[in-house]
Amino acid sequence: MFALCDANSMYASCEKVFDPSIRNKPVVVLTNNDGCICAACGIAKRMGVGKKFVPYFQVKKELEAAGVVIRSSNYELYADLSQRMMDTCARFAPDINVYSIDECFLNYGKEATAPQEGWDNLASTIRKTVWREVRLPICVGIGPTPTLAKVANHASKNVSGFTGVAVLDNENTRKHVLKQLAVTDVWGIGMRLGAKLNALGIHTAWELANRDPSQIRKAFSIIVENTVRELNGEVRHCWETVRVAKKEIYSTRSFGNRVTDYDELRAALAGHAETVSVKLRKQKCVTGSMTLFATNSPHDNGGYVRRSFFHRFTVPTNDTRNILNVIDSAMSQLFQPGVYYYKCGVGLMDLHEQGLFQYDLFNASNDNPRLMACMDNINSRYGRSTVQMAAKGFEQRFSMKRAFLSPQYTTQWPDIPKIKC
DNA sequence: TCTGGGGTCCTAGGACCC
DNA sequence: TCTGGGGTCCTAGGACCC
Repeated sequence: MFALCDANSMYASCEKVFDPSIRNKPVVVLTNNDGCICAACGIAKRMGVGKKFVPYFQVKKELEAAGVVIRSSNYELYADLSQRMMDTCARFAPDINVYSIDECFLNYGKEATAPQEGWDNLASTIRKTVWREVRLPICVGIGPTPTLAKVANHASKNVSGFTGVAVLDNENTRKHVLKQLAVTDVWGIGMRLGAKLNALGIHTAWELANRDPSQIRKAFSIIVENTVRELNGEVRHCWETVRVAKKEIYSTRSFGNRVTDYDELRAALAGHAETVSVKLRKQKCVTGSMTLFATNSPHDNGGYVRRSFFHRFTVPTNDTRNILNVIDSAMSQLFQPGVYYYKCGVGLMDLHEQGLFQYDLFNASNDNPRLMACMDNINSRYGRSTVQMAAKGFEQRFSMKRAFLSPQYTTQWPDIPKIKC
């Protein structure tokens, strides 16, 4: 059995933890650069405002009129509260898989028999404990496959009769819940696939579950076939222990203000190069190729400009210095005077497990793993960018817009809440 | 005044080579 | 003179997730 624990409106809920004055108000959180809405609390949702990924400027007046509290994304706060939530959840299972900042899977093993108190009570206990210890509201869904745990979690929030927990441990409940679930609410089925499935007369999760998996594979892909099998209780996701290594690693950001300066674009790319290098080493991999890109906004006048630069390393590397060295040759391709750059990024592809790659006799690696490990250790102990490459620059000229940022209550000394006696 | 998220995987199709 | 198959690598864009 698997459990999926998922925080309700994570970002909006985090904003309420240390600020009692907004607990009973509608709260909406914006994405990077205050660009779009990315989370809305229950109160805001019930008022019908805060639709996900709508550009903020388009609904600004409406939100103001409704008295909605606006917050910029405070990732430092969310990441810390997420860690606390995961620590608490982890105590309730032999194995945990943190799937995203606001959800984790708990794995109870293949032959899991119901715990003494029963699955329902276990789910309730997890939920109450996270509320008591972290003050985050979560929902818990339990089922025999990860996809069914996701279904149960969805049901715990949306199907009448469930209040925050749902367990799919028998045929009747499975059928009852799948029949009420739209096919597009199934994990892995988005808008596009949903439309195609609708055209085939498949509207509910139940109808999808009852299709022949091999037919579905022919019409769609192995991914949809696996979804059908998981809906029927056959485990296809293999996350028994650790998450599979990523095949590509990216870091991209839009700028707070448009960038037209050569040095600024270069520094931004250096920052992304450093970010992906750190992620690469965390995954214990080396990279064989790298892509860099810079674009203006497709919404700006004067046509879309997208420039990209591809580089293949003669010797696979995970040394930040080798990865940074590519930027100067890339810049001559990417930078064009007069373009108002809106976004740039760096991606690493062709990843190999460190140590498994066969090096060429004539192309020895010039990586310095001890130096990199030293930098990584200092930064993980004393905070990001305690030591960094100079190429990234020390002024945050292109830092993102965060006009409605709350304090970093748990990660910055000056921001720690004070209690007046 | 202007404003439009970020990450990963997959694949069709173009470019290039032999 | 003109034409042609098949493989690899890269790019752009689609699709999905949160």
